[in-house]
Amino acid sequence: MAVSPAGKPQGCTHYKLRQLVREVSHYYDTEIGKAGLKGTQYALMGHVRKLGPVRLSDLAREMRLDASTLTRNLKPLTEAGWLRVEVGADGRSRLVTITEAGLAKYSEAQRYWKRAQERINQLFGAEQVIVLHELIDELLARLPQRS
Amino acid sequence: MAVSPAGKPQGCTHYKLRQLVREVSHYYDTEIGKAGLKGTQYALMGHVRKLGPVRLSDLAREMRLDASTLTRNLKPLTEAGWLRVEVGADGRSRLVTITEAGLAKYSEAQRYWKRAQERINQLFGAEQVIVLHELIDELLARLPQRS
DNA sequence: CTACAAAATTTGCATATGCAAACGTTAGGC
DNA sequence: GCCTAACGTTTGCATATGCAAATTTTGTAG
Repeated sequence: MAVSPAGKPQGCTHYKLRQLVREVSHYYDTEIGKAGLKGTQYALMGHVRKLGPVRLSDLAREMRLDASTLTRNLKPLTEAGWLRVEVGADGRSRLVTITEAGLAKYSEAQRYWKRAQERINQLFGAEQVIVLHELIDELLARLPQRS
Repeated sequence: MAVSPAGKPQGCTHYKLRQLVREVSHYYDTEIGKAGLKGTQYALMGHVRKLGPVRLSDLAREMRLDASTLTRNLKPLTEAGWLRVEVGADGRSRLVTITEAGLAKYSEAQRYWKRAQERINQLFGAEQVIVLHELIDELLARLPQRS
């Protein structure tokens, strides 16, 4: 087991994180891909499912994503009929909702997501995954909202 | 301080990691951008600098990147004259080297990188950053090489 | 009621990423 | 020496991501 000596962090946090996320993405994308979704699309649908009819900008803030990224990521999902985007009460805003077909697709993908998560738990050890999650939550909480 | 109860990990490792990496990237890209580089370009140049004339496929394995990604990421850097790609002894392979101009640009960017890293250390706490780095190294070590 | 500022989204541009297929080169078998 | 299999890189295709500028719609000051 590694110890944590007092001192300065070595190496680059940015690079290390990117390396890990690329590897981890692979497992999720491989599994969730069996349902015809990308990992990020699954996450997006999950958020829309939970947040119900939600304004684009609110969804962006919630997911810590740029609004323009969201606009584009929604496109293939609306075209597939899994999400719906409608004009809100305020004519400027758009409300995103998950459709019946979207719910079905999400449920299907959820089974594969579970397998990916279990594979990660197995590779990393459930204990370590818990530590990682808690650490990330803590770190994210320390970041100011940029929007 | 959060405790780590025995039990199953909650939430999605993939999504949490992506969220964090997006936020962290922001700080590095903002700083390193002042030198005219993206964070990923800085990391790439740093690897080429360290690994000297290196074959594309070896560099890809080292960085855990797909070779095709590397090919493309090299393009703007070679066009800027910071990296050079030449045919290797084996006519199939390509050797990547950093140029004089590249070394200068890297040194310049390094000052900004340092500021970004210090900002992250300050936001997260140096202790936590050390914990994060060690955790990532440990998790990466548990992943099989996919190439 | 009109002109202008503010808010919400979308578009244009650039990079990042991976997979599968194409391409060029090399090494072996015969 | 030639054909083929293997190797290393590049291309085509698709998504992911953010910033800055353009667009659309509101709201408000006069």
